[in-house]
Amino acid sequence: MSKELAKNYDPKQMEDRIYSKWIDKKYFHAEVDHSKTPFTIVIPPPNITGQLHMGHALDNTMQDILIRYKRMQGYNALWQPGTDHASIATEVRIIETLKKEGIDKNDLGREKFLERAWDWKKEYGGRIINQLKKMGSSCDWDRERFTMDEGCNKAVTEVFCKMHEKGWIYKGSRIINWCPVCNTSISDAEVEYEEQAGHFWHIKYPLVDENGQPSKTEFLTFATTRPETMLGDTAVAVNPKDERYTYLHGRQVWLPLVNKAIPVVEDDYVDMEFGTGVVKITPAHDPNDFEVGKRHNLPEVNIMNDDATINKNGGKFEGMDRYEARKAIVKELDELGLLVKIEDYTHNVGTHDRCKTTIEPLIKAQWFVKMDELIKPAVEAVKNGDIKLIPQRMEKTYFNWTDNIRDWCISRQLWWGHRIPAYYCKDCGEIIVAPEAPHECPKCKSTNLEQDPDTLDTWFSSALWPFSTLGWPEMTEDLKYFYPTDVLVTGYDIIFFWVIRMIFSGYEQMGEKPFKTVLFHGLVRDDQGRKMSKSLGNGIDPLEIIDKYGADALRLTLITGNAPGNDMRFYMSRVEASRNFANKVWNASRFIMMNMEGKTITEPDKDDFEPVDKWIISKLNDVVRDVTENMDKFELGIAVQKVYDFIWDEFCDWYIEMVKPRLYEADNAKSQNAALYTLKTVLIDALKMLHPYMPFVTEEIFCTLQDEEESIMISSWPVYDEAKSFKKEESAIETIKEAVRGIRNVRTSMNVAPSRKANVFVVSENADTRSVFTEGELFFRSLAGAESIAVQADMSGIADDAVSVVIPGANIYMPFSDLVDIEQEKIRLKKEEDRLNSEIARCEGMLANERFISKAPQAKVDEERAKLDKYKQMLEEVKKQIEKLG
RNA sequence: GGGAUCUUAGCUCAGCUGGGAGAGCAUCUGCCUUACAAGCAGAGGGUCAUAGGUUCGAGCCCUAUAGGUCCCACCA
Repeated sequence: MSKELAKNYDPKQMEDRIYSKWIDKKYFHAEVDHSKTPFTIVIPPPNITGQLHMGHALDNTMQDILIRYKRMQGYNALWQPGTDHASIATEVRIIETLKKEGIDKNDLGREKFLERAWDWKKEYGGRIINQLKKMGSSCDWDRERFTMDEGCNKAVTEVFCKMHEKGWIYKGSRIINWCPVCNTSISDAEVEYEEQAGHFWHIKYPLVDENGQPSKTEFLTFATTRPETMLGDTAVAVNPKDERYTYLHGRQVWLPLVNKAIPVVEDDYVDMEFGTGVVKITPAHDPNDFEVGKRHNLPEVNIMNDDATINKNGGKFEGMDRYEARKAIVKELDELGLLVKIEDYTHNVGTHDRCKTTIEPLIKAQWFVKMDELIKPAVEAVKNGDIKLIPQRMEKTYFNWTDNIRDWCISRQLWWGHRIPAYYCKDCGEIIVAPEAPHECPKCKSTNLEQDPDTLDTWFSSALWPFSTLGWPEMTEDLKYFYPTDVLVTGYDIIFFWVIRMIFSGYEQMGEKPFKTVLFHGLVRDDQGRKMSKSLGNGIDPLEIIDKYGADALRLTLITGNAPGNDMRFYMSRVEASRNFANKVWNASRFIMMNMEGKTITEPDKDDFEPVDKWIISKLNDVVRDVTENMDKFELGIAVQKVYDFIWDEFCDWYIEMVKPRLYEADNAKSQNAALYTLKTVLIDALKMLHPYMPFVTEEIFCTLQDEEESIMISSWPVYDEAKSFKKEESAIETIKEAVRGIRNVRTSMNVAPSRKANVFVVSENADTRSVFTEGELFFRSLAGAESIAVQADMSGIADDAVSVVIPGANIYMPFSDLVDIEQEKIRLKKEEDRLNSEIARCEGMLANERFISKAPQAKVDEERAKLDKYKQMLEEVKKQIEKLG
């Protein structure tokens, strides 16, 4: 073997090179293959405006781990990638850019604007993809899609037309959330409530007297937070049960400034306890008032333009901004003596999640998706476990939304997006919804047709993503084979926007769930627990981390010590720790390869293995079982922690050290071969388990270490094997470790230069078992399982002061000069005795309990029995030792 | 107002269906030792928020309280 690893671990030297190799070899590519079981993940498509941030890094690391794991297990693993056109986000960015050039969107015109948008897509759409590649993402790039590519467009049009035909997409005048800055309607999910300090204006309206004139003596007082909306008032409401206001039934009040009479209506919506029990009703500018208005057939007076200035219905206030008008109106009411008082008041105000502008409820003709029927299978699926949410508590959030769902406003007054396939006849007003533009109006045969200028909510196309990317509406082989997908990995923050909508779309269009499991992760915060954001400037660029520490270190950092759905903090020190681990693996591998140099390693006979070999093989076997189990339960952080502990603590710190003498001394070729063989095979399996987490470093080592396989990512995942389980050796070595640890403790406390573990030597097969005591009053501690352990003063030519610890079949020598002082040992033994006594009491208590015996699993009962025996035996030994000490 | 979630070592967090309190970092002690100082060997440090309850047994289950975070809804 001539290949060797560089002296220093340097991720920069290998990550790009290895990724190119994977691409060249087409390892990421998946094709329909009925001899294999598919495993599919669709990527949450990042925005084309996007830059890779820590959230993406976490999200994609999790997906890559799952995909690589399943691929190694022999599944036909497909990770379907792509990007999102991000309608409003992109449009806003383009408008900003235009502004810098001094260009107004409307002057440019729709067509030119869209050209710019496509240019933008070309320029920035690929950027984030390249960043994902830096992370090591094993997406099938041959299948990369875009939410506005031809296929997705077709899917969108198809769904729109189908649902319209079914009556589940309709156009209607409803009160919608309007963003005056972005100049578009937005859905309920896009509204973010924000606590704001405001005022509560107490105003009174005169009642209308019998002459139809405003009364000078009778007034009705109420309060409002938005006085400007009074221009659009069309009624005043009281609760019908409110006896204070019975006299008002059937009467009218005079709307000041506008100067007209409006009715008093009775409606249960009014809370008698709150305020004066009187509410002004503005159906065109408040969702609740809108409902009241519908119930009482009130006119809807819209007083606002799209930019939130007052329109002609506002009379002399026309042209004023909403806040200017507010001031002016308050002032005027005050002058008329109609302003009673002003209170400070904090209340929640709806804002647009993207630009933080206070939204304005307006009545507009918009397109909606009818939700009541559509949502039913989506609710059922989660209820009956057809779709699993991890962590399970997310179900509550899910149902909270589905139970209170309202129709989904899908039209946006934007240009960048899927244009609504609806056409209006300018002559007769007929609405035609069709995939292709019609030539003439089917009703009046006019050719004077115009397409709806609006586009669809960006989530409309994302909702179809799991099947549109696989070829839908064509029923392709891909679709039949890869759908439904297996896991969706995403943040809990888009459960409403995206997850739910994909679920109901999947059931409606495919008649089948879009995925079996949703794995949620939390937000990545900074080291002070704050959200990473541009405005705070506390964002950490994943690319910088990769540059400095490598993608492997970043991936490991993001995945450890964090549970599904929980937010995590990002610490530099943890990245360093991850990098150090990569370095550890690197160096251990280097050591093994150095020792393999020039030797032919063959599979040893069973008998050639030493107990230590069997111990590490058995230990690895256990880890394989546990890790696989954890991975299958999506416990990614727990799984990798076990691999980490195994490699560092067991393999490096113990096994390699214990095996060194056999490598250095050439007198027993068989034993040496067994050691090398074990080192190599255990390392390979450990690397395999680590590979989904740290793909680059494991690949580099794997390819240097062996020649049989060309890549670790297409090698097979280790499998638990009963034949590799050696419980006897496991417990023997664990006892030895305990003993050695004890010796080292003593040495340290005696201030004698401690030796490295490297000096624990396995030297011979059949040493004599002797007394636990050496000469005089000196002995080793922690040799509680003394049946199988003894100490002898055998120098064996290692060092003059060496003493060996012996167990049958695995003799370990300690070069050792320090011995224990009796007083210390007495204390220790006493403690040990107490501990054992209490353990024995606990075991006996449990075993005496009938409920435990009858209810606990048999294995557990047996385990307790075994423990009890072991503890009793240990106690005997301890007692003997105490006796001997006197 | 409704709901979720958290409170475990100095810090940040794991702890899976109840059965011997863990990791990383930090601290302290001793080490350049022929894979690794990005390292090695050790040590100290926790009434698992508080108060009850269920249980032979509770960090874990139940109730209440306190404090933190988040989501949803919103009364004009």
